[in-house]
Amino acid sequence: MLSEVLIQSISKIHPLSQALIDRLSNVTRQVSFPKKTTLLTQGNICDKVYFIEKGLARAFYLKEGQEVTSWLMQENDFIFSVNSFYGQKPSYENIELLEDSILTSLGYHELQSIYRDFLEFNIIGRVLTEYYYTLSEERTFSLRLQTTKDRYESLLKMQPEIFNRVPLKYIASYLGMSAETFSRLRAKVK
Amino acid sequence: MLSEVLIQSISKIHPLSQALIDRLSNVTRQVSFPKKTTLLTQGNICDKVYFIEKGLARAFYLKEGQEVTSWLMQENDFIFSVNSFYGQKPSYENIELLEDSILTSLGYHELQSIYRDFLEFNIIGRVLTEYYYTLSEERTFSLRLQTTKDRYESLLKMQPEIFNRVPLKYIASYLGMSAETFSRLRAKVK
DNA sequence: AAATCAACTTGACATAAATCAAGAAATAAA
DNA sequence: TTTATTTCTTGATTTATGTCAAGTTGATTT
Repeated sequence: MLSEVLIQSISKIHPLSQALIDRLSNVTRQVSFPKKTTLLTQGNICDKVYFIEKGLARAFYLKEGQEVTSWLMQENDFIFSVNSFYGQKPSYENIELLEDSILTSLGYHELQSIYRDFLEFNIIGRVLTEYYYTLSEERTFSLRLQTTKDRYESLLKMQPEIFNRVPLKYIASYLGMSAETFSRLRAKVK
Repeated sequence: MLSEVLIQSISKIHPLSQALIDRLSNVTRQVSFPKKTTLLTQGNICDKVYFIEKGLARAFYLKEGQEVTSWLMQENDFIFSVNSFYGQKPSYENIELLEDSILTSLGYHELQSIYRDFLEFNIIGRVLTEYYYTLSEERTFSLRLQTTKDRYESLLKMQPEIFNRVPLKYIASYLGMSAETFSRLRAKVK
């Protein structure tokens, strides 16, 4: 089944024919998972992309036993491991849910066959890829150029709601600092 | 004019019809620039994508007056500022040539019209975007997770030739460290 | 070839942030 | 509600890396 929100979201990029909607309906599945569910474990191949209808997810790597959050995504975002999904090779990142969530999933091979059968879906795929690539570059820019304080303040400004939904220790590593440094920063700035 | 190398490079992704080759030939231009030429200055909109036929380029940001190299690209790579080109908004990165170079350029609007007129070109655009996105993620992963020493050794292993073509100070900031730290690291590892 | 300029190295020192550790607060479970 | 677990805070200390500075080497230019 295809949610109205998902249809809206992608038809904004390019109108969907009825045939394409039908095909998407046939190959996607809506699933519910409780908080803390692992969607992808490192070493495995990411063979699905998920759209978050409701909920919140994070990706993290392990650095010497410690978890480092690489991204946080919420409603109306697509989530998957970039390296693993596109290259269909083992992932070095993990994906888990931070809240009870409702997701729509689409398998890698099903997606490829849609790209083959519906040329116009490549427009949608291209534009979405460009969008998420841009987001990713902005995160990297922030990590490289901003000080810890700047990064904290940017996030506070851009996504204030995230601070109520995500444990601060995850936000700390997402911003590229230890939980202690982050805690001290918050005490200072506030 | 369209170089054989460029045709090869993109037709590997999806075969090019003669009409598409003709169209590409009409809208691309081969240009030669000397070393140190600036292709993009921050604040301006990146309105072209370049394919490097021969030569080498780097992108950099300014961080408190200091240049921070964000990427280095050589032959057979496409270069542009991701944020600026896709969003057609002012760039915060600069692009300059580190060697005398031969490039093939394609304007943003010409590219969009090809996407419109040749649906199959969206396959090529999508796959290339996926590829460069993956590269970018790998760079970010390296910055986040590896120690300075690991990053140096990875680069030495993956792209040893770069050390002979690029001033080490640029490589230092590309690897996210000061020129001094990089110099000490090299003395140590060698 | 000399002079000029840019790139690289090395040392001394400063500093931001990590780590270690312990306790407080908040949240979840019994 | 009490207990247990997780999250967050605060302090003391260490460490990696940045900054400043001076000198050397190498490359370009005249």
